[in-house]
Amino acid sequence: MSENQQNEQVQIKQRREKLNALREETIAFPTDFRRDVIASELLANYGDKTKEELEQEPIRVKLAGRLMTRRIMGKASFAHIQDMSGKIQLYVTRDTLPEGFYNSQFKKWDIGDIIGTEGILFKTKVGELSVRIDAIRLLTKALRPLPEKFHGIADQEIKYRQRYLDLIMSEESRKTFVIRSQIVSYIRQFLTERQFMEVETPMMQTIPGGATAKPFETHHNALDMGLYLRVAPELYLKRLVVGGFERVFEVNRNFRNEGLSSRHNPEFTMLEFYQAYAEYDDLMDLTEEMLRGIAINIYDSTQITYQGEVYDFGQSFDRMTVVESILHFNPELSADHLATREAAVKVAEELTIPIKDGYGLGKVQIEIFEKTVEHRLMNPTFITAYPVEVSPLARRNDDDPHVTDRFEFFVGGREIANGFTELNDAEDQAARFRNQVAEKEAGDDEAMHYDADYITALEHGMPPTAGEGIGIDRLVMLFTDAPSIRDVLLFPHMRPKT
RNA sequence: GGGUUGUUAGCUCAGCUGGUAGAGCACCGCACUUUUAAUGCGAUGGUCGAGCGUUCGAAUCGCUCACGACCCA
Repeated sequence: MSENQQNEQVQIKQRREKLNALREETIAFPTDFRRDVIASELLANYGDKTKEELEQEPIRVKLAGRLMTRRIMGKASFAHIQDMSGKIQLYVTRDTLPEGFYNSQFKKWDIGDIIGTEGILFKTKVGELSVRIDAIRLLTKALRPLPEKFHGIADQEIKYRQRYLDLIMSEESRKTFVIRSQIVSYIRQFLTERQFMEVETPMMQTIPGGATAKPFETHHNALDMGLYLRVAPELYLKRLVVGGFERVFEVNRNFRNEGLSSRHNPEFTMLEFYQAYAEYDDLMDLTEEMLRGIAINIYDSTQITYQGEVYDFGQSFDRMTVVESILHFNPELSADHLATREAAVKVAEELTIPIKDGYGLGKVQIEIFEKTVEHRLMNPTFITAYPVEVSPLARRNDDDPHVTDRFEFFVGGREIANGFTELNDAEDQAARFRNQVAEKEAGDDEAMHYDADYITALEHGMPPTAGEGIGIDRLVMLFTDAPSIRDVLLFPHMRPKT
């Protein structure tokens, strides 16, 4: 403790001394201040008024916020405070405050302190809407200095580890998370308007299902049983469809025990929704409509720019099958090259894709797709007809039993959504689970478990249903022009600091 | 996991082929009643990410480790 104090930097020491002095003479952390307006409201309502208009009819305002800048010029000072909506300038003079307050109090406050203040709106010489202060109080003393005001925080690590500092300092960063919030509420509204009901299903599951991914394991002490953090809510949402909630959705966290990258965080947010009496192409239409709506809602335009490329959600999106897309991006290949396992393996080997013995034709095709197509799908595109063996929960296509009625949606070379007509044939589903279990036993630790309870639910009859998952983080990246998933997560996973 | 690269004052950075550390902002003092990266003058502040090694001497060279960033798998 005393060692800590000794090691404290000079600036923190100075601020601590100021706080101690404050404690001596008054309540150091008062809570009774109330504001009557925020900065953005003032700028919106009075920003266009002239100097004269503001003088004619004086407008009195009470504001609170963090002191961000201060320019002391003898007996008068300019300062900016920042609240949740933005910044506004204060004009503070010695002679409008109580005797001695300006020199003995105001000038001793620090950048970063939180203050409450009151005064009259006016315009400065250069026309900036400001508040002429006649009452001002320190509400919260900040003991640590803020980052340098001009460059801000350049160290990405600090932006992530101390997100509160990033939010204080970076308008852009605040905007990213505001847009994230707007996207999620737009989606909620979009689905609710279409008779979807929002539900919450277990995050801790006895059998982790709904996706092929490695789960996190945990333990329930009282019941002395292992539990998994969910990798997807899918099987629970479909149980609800069996139960008669014919349109449901959930926006919530999934957990996957995999590596970290600019596109992966161990916990991430997924929208899943299920609509009875619909097929996968109904959901493709719905997805187009939703993305178009988000773009218009946020940017008032169907065009968005991501990392220098413009994407247009205004026109209907391209649609092609997995095989068509491989042929499209590999013009040297013909359909025959992908028609048999033997031929496809040869193609994969030429592409230096590692192929395991257990892979069937479909899996080999998907490996080729991921290597040669995925990252090139720039414009909004639906890819359809995914092989059965990589789609254990999707309905088999009636004309081609090797593929499913499934799509994935790509934009900017990234997978954003995955949807399909649900497999509601309990016997087919049981067989698919058995295949997954065989793959698990053969060493694939991402393969699914056999979920007998889910099969029982299907045996009670699930209406024909289509379902879809949309990765919210990646969607937000797209709409905020963020290069890394960490930029759209308030608190991305970081290695513990040593 | 591999490659490239970074870690120096509270923040943003400079510091050459090795000779014991520098700027701007912040902070402190003085001046200043329309500034907005305010300004002018002055002062304070660093076991140079950690450890080991080479050397008379290491922020600088080498090795190991920690934590990041970017690219690849």
